[in-house]
Parts: sequence; structure tokens; C-alpha cells
Amino acid sequence: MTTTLVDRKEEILEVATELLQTRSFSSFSYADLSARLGISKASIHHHFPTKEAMACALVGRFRESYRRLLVNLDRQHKDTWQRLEMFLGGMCALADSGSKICPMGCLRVEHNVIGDSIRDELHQHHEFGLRWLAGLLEEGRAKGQMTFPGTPEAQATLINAAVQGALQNARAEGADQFYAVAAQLKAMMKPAAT
Amino acid sequence: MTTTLVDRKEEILEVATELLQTRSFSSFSYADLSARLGISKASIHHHFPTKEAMACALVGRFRESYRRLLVNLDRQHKDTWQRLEMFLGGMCALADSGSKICPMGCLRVEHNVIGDSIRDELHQHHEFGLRWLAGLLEEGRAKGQMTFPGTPEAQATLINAAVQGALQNARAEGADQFYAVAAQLKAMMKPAAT
DNA sequence: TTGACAATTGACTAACTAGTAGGTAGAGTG
DNA sequence: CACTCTACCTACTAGTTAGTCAATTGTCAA
Repeated sequence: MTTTLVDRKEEILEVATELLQTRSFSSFSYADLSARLGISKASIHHHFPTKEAMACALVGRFRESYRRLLVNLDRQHKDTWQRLEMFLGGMCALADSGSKICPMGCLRVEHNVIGDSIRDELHQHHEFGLRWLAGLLEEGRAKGQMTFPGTPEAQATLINAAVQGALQNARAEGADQFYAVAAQLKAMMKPAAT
Repeated sequence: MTTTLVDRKEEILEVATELLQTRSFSSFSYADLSARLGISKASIHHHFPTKEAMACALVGRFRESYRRLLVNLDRQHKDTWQRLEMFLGGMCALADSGSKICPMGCLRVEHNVIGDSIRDELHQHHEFGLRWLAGLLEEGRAKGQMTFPGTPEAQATLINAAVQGALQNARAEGADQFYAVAAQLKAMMKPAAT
């Protein structure tokens, strides 16, 4: 590193993530990154020799921050509903941005375009997110705080898919598309008032 | 038309739709179409001067076939559950293909890349699909055959988003990702057995 | 037969794509 | 001092992109 002020690799991934969220994997280029970062294309190739390598690192970075978020969430909130609320709340922030969606969803859609290594990373992210949600749901049901049919895994799969789809629709049709989905999910899982 | 055997415009849109579903809007080119159709790039430009015009026509065509499908569905099945089953069943076919997802979802993800005219078409498609589902749900609830919280519109928004997201996940992680979501949705809406 | 029109073509452009080659500046280390 | 390493640069390649243009063919109607 020339200066300790910034970590170029991080900086590049940060901007790349934003471009991925607002545009798409195929629709942003090294030239775009170069322009926004104020460094040459070749410099970016120095840090990430290929676009695929960059995307891999990007997903890895995202998964790590996602993991930290969820771990903190588990630590701070004992109540299952509070954890679910916080989880959905985090996604709301994306929906409210008006121009961003889940970067992982962006790559998902280009499944047949991206390389194997990116797909691997995405798979790991998917598994991790699913496991966390399923764990939360299982605990919620065991404590009688949540109701849903089928296995916690199946319900986690539903929530995952709904959130992903809702974010995409929200960007195009307005944030209330996301709020509606979050509200429905929550309402459906509230135990019947006896 | 030179021959009445094929409608070139239709033929182009057919292949374009498949490329959109398997790759993405930014990841397929006039050259790809040219190769698959066995006609020159210039010929395709003759029928669709710009890629945006082509995408517009594509969405319009898709919406029309979608509309026909739903109208037929309404005609053939009086039972609300049967109609919902058929609706989800149609989506299952996509999930089973292993490489295709909803073409509208593909364009959605590139919201900031595509032009206004495409966004308009997508908006209309979205509205139409939502209205149909909401109508079905309202009828199902009125007849005591379905239960769900909130408005039929909100529930339709949930189903829409879940199906969209599930298709994307299914292509990457396996068709059971879709089946799980469809099963959960249905199970949640079955009236409580008294 | 003539003339309009639609479909098609090869050859082209200008811009953009990821990625490379080769070199420079500076910091740290022996 | 010399050596190495990282970050960075300019200049380049080879290929792809959407889109244009002028010319050709075939069809149908007057």
C-alpha cells in the first residue's frame, strides 16, 4: 500500500458493488470503475486481474458483511420476532434507496453468463442465508411465537424468495411493493389470537 | 412477407425471449440472434430498428400471451384453488426447464439500463398480473376457500414477488427451491381445518 | 410492364469491451 | 547503496457492440 488512508481493493469492491446493484454485471465496465475511482483501468486490473475474480471477491466480501450483520443481530436481540423485524428492516433500507437491489440477486439473474467460481460463491451465500433464517424460524415456532406450515427450511426458502423478488419489484414500482410483502409475511406468521 | 410460412417478427421475438431468459438483456446481441436465426444482423435491424424497440415488442408479446393464458384459465376452471394451482403449475414448467426464468424479471433487474418505453411495458405487465391474482384471491376469500391477512392486493404482491424470486433461485439451486415456495404459499392459504 | 414496397444482404462505422505489455515512482529492507 | 515489491500509469490489442447505408431480390397491385 502506498498510503494507509484507503484500501484500494476495498474501495474498488465498494464501487463495484454499487454499480452491480444499480446496473448489472454485464452493464458495468472497468471503464466505469476507472471513472468513478479516478484511477486507471490498468490499476483495477492490477488488483483484480479479471472481472470474474472481482465478482468473486465482491460476493465474498458481501457474504462476510452479511454474516457479521446476522451474528450481531443474534447477539443483540433475544426475541425471535425482533430479529425477524430487524432482518426485514435491513432490506427495507435497500427498497427505500430507490435504485439499488440485492447485489446477489443481480448476479443470480446472470447465472448462465457468470463463471463457475462466482456461482460457487453465490451458492455459499444462499446456503448461509437460508440456514440462518431456518434457525430463527425453528426457534420461533418452538417457542410458540410463530406459526407456519411445513419445515422451517421451506418457510425460509419462501421468505428468501419473496424478499428477493420484492426488492426488484420495489425499485421499479415503488417501495410499497416491498412493504406490502414484508407485512404479509409477518401477518401470516403471527400465531392465531386465541 | 416473402412467404406465409413464418412471421419473421414473431420468429425473432421468440428467439430473443429465449436468449433473454437464459442470459440477460445486456448479454445477448444482434449477433447472437443472427447466428441462431440464420439471417443477417441487418435484417433484424430492419424488423426492430433498435434493441429497445425489440424489447418493447417482446414484453408486449409476452403480456398478450400471458393474458390469453389467464383468460383461458378463468374460463376452464371455476374453482379458485384449481386456478391458483394451474397458475403455479405454469411457473413450475419454467423452474423445471433448468435454464430459464421469467423474462420480465430479467428486464426488471436491468431497470436502470433499459429505456423508458420498456419500463412502461413492464409496468403494464406488472399491473395486469397483480390485478388478476388479486381478483382470484378476493373471490377465494369471499367463498371461504382461502385465508390470508391484509388486502387481496397485498397478498397478490407477496405471491408475485415470491414466485419471481423463487424462479431465479430455482435455476441456480435446483427446482425444489421453487416447489418449496409454491407449497408454502398454498399451505398458508388453506383455511384452518375445523 | 411498370412501379411501389417489403425483406434481405454485405460492408461499414464509431464506440466500447476485457485484458495485456512495458515502464515508472516510491517505500521498505539488506 | 542496490534490490524487491506494490501500486500505478500510458498505450495498446483483438474482439464485440448497436446501428447505418446502399444495393439487391422478390411480391403484389395497377
